[in-house]
Amino acid sequence: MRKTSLADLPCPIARSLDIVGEWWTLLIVRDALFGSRRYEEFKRIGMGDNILATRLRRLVDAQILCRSRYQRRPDRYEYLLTARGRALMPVIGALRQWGREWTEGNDLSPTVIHDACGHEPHVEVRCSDCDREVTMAELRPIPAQGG
Amino acid sequence: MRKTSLADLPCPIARSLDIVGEWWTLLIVRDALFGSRRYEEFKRIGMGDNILATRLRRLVDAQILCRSRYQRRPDRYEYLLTARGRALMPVIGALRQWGREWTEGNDLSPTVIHDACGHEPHVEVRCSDCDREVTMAELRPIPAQGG
DNA sequence: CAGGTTCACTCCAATATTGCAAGTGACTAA
DNA sequence: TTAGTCACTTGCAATATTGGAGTGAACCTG
Repeated sequence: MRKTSLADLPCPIARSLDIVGEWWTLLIVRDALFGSRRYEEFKRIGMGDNILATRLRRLVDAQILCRSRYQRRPDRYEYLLTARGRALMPVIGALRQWGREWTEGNDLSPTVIHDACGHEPHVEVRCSDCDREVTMAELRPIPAQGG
Repeated sequence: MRKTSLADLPCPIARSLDIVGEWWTLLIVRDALFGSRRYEEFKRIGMGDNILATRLRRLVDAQILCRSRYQRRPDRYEYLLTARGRALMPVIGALRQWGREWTEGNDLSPTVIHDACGHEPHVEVRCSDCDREVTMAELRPIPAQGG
């Protein structure tokens, strides 16, 4: 009776959530994307030590983060995002935009900027074919392809 | 000792996750975006009845879904996405793209198409100022604005 | 050099959530 | 009459989360 694994489902959304869909996990990814590296930095998010330690272990196992020594005597480690982890930026960006538009409260969290021009980027849905931005009303569901 | 609420944090990402960050919830949103409406349809996702019923109730309370009667004697209800719920498409799209690129397995899930041209859209990070697509390497974290 | 502090954890007990199975109630179809 | 559908509810055991205390190595303070 373990918590149901979504890892083997034939759906990339489910497989993503199997890795980053547990409580607290995407907030760790958020902070990593916004510059946090050390255990003590991630602790400020607000979860207990045991949760943080197990989440970090899972994220390292899943190759979202990698554990790297930054000091000897005593050995201390920090957690750096891998390419796989950095690729989660659109997920975090989409959640941030949704929260800004549809929830109440302020936004004291850090952010990222486009290095070249210094401005904040946004996430958008764009048609791969006609290359125009697509609104939610222009989207039409099509039936399952077999499962 | 309830599960910690993220609803009151000064971060839109945390507030979003408070609403849709529980286990199974985004898979319900996925199916709703891809056309599911009825309890029995959502049940195929694979969760138990008690979980499904409580998740649907939470999503209705959060105004992601609305419960609408589609039959009398006996009264039966279906769950329809609100505008607030439809606005979660970029989150689902970003998770899907990440899962396609970074996890192994096939994709038998349904999809959506751009109604005007019939092609599948994608999610991208684009600079609000210079209006170019931004790669993960071009993003730079900047420090917290106060909390 | 005793005592306190930092950092990155581990361990424990109480409570909450999840998983699974079975049951319910209002019908309809055979 | 019996079975089936649909949208749930209830109960119990297994697992996860919470919050706090403890650990160990090394530094810093007087």
